[in-house]
Amino acid sequence: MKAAKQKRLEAKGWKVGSAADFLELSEEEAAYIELKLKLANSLKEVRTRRRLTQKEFAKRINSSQSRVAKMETGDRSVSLDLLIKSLLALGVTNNDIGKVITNTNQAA
Amino acid sequence: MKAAKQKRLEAKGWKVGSAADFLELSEEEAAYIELKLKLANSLKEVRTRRRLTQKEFAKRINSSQSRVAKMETGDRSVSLDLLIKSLLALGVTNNDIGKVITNTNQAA
DNA sequence: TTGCTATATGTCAATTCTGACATATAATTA
DNA sequence: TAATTATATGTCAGAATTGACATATAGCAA
Repeated sequence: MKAAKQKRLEAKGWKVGSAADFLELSEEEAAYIELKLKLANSLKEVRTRRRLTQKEFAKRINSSQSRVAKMETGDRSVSLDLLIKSLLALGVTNNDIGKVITNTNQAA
Repeated sequence: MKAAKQKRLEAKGWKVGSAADFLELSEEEAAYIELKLKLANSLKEVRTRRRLTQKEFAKRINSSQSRVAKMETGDRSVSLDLLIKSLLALGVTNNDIGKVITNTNQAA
């Protein structure tokens, strides 16, 4: 199970330093990270579909290119709040956000 | 539409002062508040189903009774992060959280 | 009523997040 | 190759959130 867990978390910005560190990840923490990465990936997908650069999108939401980049990589410094508000700013509905979070994912 | 919108937002902690204030709520802001209230209500429902008091639950997540109360009323001072982490702490899965957020709501 | 338990509200110092900036690293085009 | 554009990463001051505390309110039993 540990291996599968690690695999799920190998996305950028979430590599863990040591094996010990990794093994200390609780199911709860893993679920949180997984959720964040789902939203992060969704944000990138929607933004690119809208043919916006990170810079353009950042301006639209009164943020900066660097923060948008951090959002899309699921950086530790970005909150679910910021990710969700950004998705809403792109016109994604709550319904779609729910679908993104749900395992049976097929929406934006 | 404005009336329906207001109705959706009349939950405690989100009453708006003046009509003007209310009318300035964008669709995006309304969606954000709606999402927060869904998570807040879900948290209360799951906690009570587990037969935990706010105080007991607070201890479990290293928080305080007052903050749990604020979570469950969707207070402005609580983030989606805190709500979602709390749901995860109660054993709610990402899948269920997605269902809560989705309109077709039937899960915890 | 009183007493007891649960929940809600106001405040604040400490922690965490955010936008902004510099800069680094792709990716693309000429 | 260099030049250009897009994205990623590190840092930090200012802003927002957090746990904790005091206290208020609600519900309920005696």
